[in-house]
Amino acid sequence: MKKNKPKYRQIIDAAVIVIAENGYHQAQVSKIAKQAGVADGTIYLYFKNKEDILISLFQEKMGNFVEMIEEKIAGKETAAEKLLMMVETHFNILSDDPHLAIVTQLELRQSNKDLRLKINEVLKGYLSLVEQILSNGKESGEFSPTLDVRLARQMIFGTMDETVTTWVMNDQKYDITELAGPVHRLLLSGCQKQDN
Amino acid sequence: MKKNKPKYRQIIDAAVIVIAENGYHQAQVSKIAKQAGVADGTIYLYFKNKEDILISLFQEKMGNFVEMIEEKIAGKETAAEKLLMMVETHFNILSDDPHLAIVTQLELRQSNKDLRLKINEVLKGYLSLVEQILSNGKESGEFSPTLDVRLARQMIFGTMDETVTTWVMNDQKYDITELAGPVHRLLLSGCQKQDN
Amino acid sequence: MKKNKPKYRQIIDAAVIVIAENGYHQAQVSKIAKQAGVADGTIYLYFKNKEDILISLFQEKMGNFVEMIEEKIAGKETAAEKLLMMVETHFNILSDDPHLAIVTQLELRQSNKDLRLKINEVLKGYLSLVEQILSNGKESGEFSPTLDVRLARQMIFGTMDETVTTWVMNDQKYDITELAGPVHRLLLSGCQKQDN
Amino acid sequence: MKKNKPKYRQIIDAAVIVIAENGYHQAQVSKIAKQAGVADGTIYLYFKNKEDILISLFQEKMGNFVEMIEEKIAGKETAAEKLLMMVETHFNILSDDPHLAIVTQLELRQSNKDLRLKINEVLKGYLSLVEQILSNGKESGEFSPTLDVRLARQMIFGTMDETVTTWVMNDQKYDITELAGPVHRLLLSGCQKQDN
DNA sequence: GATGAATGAGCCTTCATTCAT
DNA sequence: CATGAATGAAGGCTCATTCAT
Repeated sequence: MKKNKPKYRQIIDAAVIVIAENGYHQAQVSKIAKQAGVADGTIYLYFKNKEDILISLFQEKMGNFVEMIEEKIAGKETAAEKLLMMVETHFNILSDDPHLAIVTQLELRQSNKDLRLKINEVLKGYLSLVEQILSNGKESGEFSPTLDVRLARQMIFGTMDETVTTWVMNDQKYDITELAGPVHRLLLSGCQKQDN
Repeated sequence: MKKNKPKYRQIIDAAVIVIAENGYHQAQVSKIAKQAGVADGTIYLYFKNKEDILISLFQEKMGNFVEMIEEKIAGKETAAEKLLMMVETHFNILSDDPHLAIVTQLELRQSNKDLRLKINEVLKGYLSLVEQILSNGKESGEFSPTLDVRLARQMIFGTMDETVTTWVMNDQKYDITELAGPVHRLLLSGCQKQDN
Repeated sequence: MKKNKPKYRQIIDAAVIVIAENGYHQAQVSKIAKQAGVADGTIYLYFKNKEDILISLFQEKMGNFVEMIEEKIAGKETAAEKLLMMVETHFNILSDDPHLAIVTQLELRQSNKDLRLKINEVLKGYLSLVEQILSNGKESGEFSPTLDVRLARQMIFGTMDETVTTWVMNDQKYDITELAGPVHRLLLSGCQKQDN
Repeated sequence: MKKNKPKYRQIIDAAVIVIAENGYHQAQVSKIAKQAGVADGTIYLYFKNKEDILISLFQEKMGNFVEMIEEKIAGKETAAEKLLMMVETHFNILSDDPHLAIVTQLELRQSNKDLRLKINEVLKGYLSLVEQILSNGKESGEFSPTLDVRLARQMIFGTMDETVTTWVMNDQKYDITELAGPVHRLLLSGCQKQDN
């Protein structure tokens, strides 16, 4: 399995750095290879083509993303607690890896439609997780029984995404982790009382 | 003023169509010129370069956007009504112009960082409008006095944006205008009750 | 029509020279462009891709080839005379254009199967001409009534081709036009007396 | 001597199959190694480089070719009989090994000039054999005393080559061995009566 | 003002060959 | 002897922009 060989991660990590520092359109394969400390051709022993690097990058980092959040919320009782943990983890991960934040929020969105469709495939896992928390909350009575799960999921994901993108666009110059609480409260009240 | 000459709008309208139908990366200047019925070189009599077409496109269409919303909410009393009108108008405009929806939600996001920074400049007018409604609501007592206007604005814009993007990604196959009411209620409860 | 513009022929003529002097695999597009005195990109205003240059080259030069032979044999009475004129013209044309001889006999044969199939399409016109002369000769009684036209055509074309290739491989250091008579006599006796 | 080791022939036979099935330009060293059941690097223990594989391939198969024909014509009295046996054997060998026919008639001709010059070195043995038969025929009075041996050799080789190539290009869908007789008669009459 | 032919910089990918094991 | 992971040079093609007419 190529994914377990050290050079696989080495190249993906190099890609994150190069894209973050140079931008998507200036991230030539040769630049990624140099950053990874391998020859250009070596890239193609681990990835089918340049697009495959980017898809794999997203899968590795976001697969990881979903896993980490799942672990974190496992011990939580209420949907509200799970939601808080999710927002916190989401913000923490991207706050801890400024390069990754730039790549996911800005650079990777410049990719063509095909790549973005594949990225969306990966995102589906995350969106499902959000909807699951919302459904749990409805069942337990924490959230309004009339809550539209799909819309609420779009609100939650849209709000987190917009919050992170604004932070990245402002050169990450404030502490986004401090926004987790306030954002959580905002989202929570939206879910709890949508119909009074 | 070049902006008042017929070919100026002709080229911008052609750009919307070409980008929507071919995608950002397949929207060559020559294709836009052909669609607009002018020679390639003529483009450069009205726009500094290709990026300038896209910035102007966004300015024209989103300036229009902000104006229309301002007109619509002018007669509304409460912040809640203004918010509803804004969501409705936002959804209506994009619902009425499928090409524009594709361009703003998907294609234009593939542009490079510089272009997106300029697009954000244009968006600031819209974001200010949202923040103004929120401030009005706080002053009138409709919204919680502790509401973080900046965060709430990110929630509102992020939710609307995510909702429209999801709709476009699903090939606009359902009626997004019907979602204005539910989305409005969701956002409203977030603003009203964030601190209970 | 692009084919009538001066740069079309200019590029084809440049291709013949570059391929003859550098070999098929060393005939880069940039080298052809330089020889033609145009920019690399200009090539692609006249040809779809590199392969298209080579196909067009062959079509132009061999179309010309067939036309010239047709003109020459038009006034000839007997099949024998036509055959002689054909061999003479075939040898003369390639003798007059040493670069073209190298390209057709050696370099263009290194192309891939697809290109060669298209080259063969062009050659069919020539092969038909040979078969037509043979059929005329059978009808007039000059050639044996049992002559297998297809085989005889292969003999004629194979012999001429082999003769020219040998001459090119020997660096064109003897006069191939002097071989037209002897080759003609050789081929003629093959056609006249195949069954005695 | 490396040539006597089993892997030497193993690699050459693999090369014939790979080139015939994939074409000259798709016959990568790694593909040949895989077909031969050895590692890529092993190739270079038996051959200096890729070109050396192809030259050796031609030497082995065509050396064999000449030997077989020499054996076959050894017992024949007249030049006409020898010529017939040669054409028959030539056609039979290639008819019996469809892969080899594709490689010699189509694929190997795509090689560069250097390789083809070396291939011609190998072919000289065959061409000498043809000329020897022709000289014998002149001495015995079977062939015209004025026959140009060099030209006649080009006719004979050119005709056989063109006949086989046409057969391969037509996907070997007819029986080429049946053409040996007719081709022989055609060539023979060319040699016997070239000056009447 | 309008044209459109011409420009030319820039990059992903392949694959023959090497060499540490 | 044998392996196969790693190397790195090399080129066809696109398209935003210019400028002579």
